Amino acid sequence: EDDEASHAFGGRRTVRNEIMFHAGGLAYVYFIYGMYHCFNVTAGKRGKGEAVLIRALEPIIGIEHIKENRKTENLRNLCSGPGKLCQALCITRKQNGLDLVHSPLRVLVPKKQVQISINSSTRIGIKKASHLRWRFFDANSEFVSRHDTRG
DNA sequence: TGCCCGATTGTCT
DNA sequence: GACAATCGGGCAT
Repeated sequence: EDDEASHAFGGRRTVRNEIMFHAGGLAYVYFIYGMYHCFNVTAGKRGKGEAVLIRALEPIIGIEHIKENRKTENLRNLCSGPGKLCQALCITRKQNGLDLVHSPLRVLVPKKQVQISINSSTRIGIKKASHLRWRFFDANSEFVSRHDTRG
């Protein structure tokens, strides 16, 4: 609610962003540019509008299905963007509000601990609050989304 | 009811 | 690096 670039900025509650005000751990999916979807994970406590956009994924399993959905064979181009990963996993507004712990669409914690170095940069595709370095990514991954020219 | 623009992407120059 | 594609939400009228 404190982020000017957020749909929930100022605590503005609407039909679309309703899920952002629910408890953390839910899917918030919205339609953008008339042809893509963006997948977010709600993160705040109930009553506070908060969510994090998932910008990229490293495809591990189901790669053949994903290639079919994305109409490309290039591994690096399968899930390296918010619109791309939704296309890859068939995420649409139908999945809006799903519980990411119990539903078929879920976020899993790896059994084995992995050591990664997390970097941050300015965010991509937004005009408001563009100085905030709130884009976080694995510095060594080759599957991150498009880089910001400003670094 | 109308209008502007959006955490994009693929394609063309 | 620029731009079209494409449509619904949010706010102004």
